[in-house]
Amino acid sequence: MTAQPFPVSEIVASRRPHRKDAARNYDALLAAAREAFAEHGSEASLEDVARRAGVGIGTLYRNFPTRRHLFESVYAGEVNDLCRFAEEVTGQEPWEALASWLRRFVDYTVTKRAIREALDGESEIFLACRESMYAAGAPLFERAQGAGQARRDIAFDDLLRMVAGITATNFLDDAQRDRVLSVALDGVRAAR
Amino acid sequence: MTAQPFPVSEIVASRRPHRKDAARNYDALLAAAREAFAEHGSEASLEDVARRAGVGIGTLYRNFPTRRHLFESVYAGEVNDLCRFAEEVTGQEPWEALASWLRRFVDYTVTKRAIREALDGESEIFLACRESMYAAGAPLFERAQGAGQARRDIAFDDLLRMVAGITATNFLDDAQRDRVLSVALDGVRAAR
DNA sequence: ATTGAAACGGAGGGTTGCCTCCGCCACAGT
DNA sequence: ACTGTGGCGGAGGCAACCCTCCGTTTCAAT
Repeated sequence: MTAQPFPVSEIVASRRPHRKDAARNYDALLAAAREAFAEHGSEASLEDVARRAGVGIGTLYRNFPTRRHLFESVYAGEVNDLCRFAEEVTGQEPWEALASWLRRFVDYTVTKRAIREALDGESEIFLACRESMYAAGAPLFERAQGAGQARRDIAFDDLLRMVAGITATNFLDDAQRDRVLSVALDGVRAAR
Repeated sequence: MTAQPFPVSEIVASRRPHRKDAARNYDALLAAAREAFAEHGSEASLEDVARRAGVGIGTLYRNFPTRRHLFESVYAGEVNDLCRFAEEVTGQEPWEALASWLRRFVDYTVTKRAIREALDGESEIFLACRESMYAAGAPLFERAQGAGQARRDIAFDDLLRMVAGITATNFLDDAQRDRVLSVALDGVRAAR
């Protein structure tokens, strides 16, 4: 077992089938599931997912034996992207890097809806996702703290849940969501 | 049409039946619905609500012809309490009054879960609730702004949604929720 | 081109929830 | 106490969804 920085992608990608038609269906299912979960939460209808993907219900169950498998696959994919994004912000100033990364949540519709449940999920994959997100984000937070730009009396977990809560909420438009996120992040900045 | 400060209670209370057994069932249904909605969101099973209330499904539908009627009744009740609470905090300092009122959200499990949907709902009752909440809360916010204790570059609606998002999120415990809420509210305080 | 292995789709049986309808029962007014 | 009006509960028809199973189709290796 080699130490992977973000082991999540390995777990998930290994299940992608080899045959051409099968791989196409697998991708279509993931895309359809992402859509459906974003719209209806993790309780979305699996038959609806299959319909959206233009695929028989049997095909869905062959690729993802349970709802949990499907959900975790979608979720893990987004978490993985998010983790990789952390590498792209290391060039920025400490506070800016942290803020950029946190704002990235907003782009992940499934994660938004799921994060509240997932932060408490106890399956192997959810735990791996959590670990990955911490591995990716906590250093950014600590760097900002070290630079005197983020307050020291809260934990990274507090911060993550705060942002998750805000991004999971409906706003009038994206501008409002952004405004509110900025306000909340101002509360995280070190008092001057 | 007399101008009511909080017209919501009128709309809802008027539907309570007069006969003793009927009134008891009505109350039991509301209590059971509050519980069920808090647990499973506004999609909770109505048959489950009837079961919890120890009442036949027919009785539920007689009192609340649609799921929406039931949900709105529960929601309106909590909003109404919240509005009345605003009167109790007027003795406090401007910022403290606002903060106390906002923290009151945390106690309303249904409101918490529903607020995201309800803030965009367009039924008569949802609109009335929104109006009531604004009538109750906005003065507290404006008073804090007037006293130089709250920043002026955000709207009351922004604030409400921010708090709603945070309180609707799962936290490890109440202490964490409170901590996070404090951080976010620090962002609302006027910069010194 | 052939062919066997693998993937495909959807029929179908079971479950759960929605809502209506109606025979029975309890309350409140006399 | 009597009575009839209104409330009561839940059976039952309908729809959506879950998941399994299997006859048919498609792929890709030879």
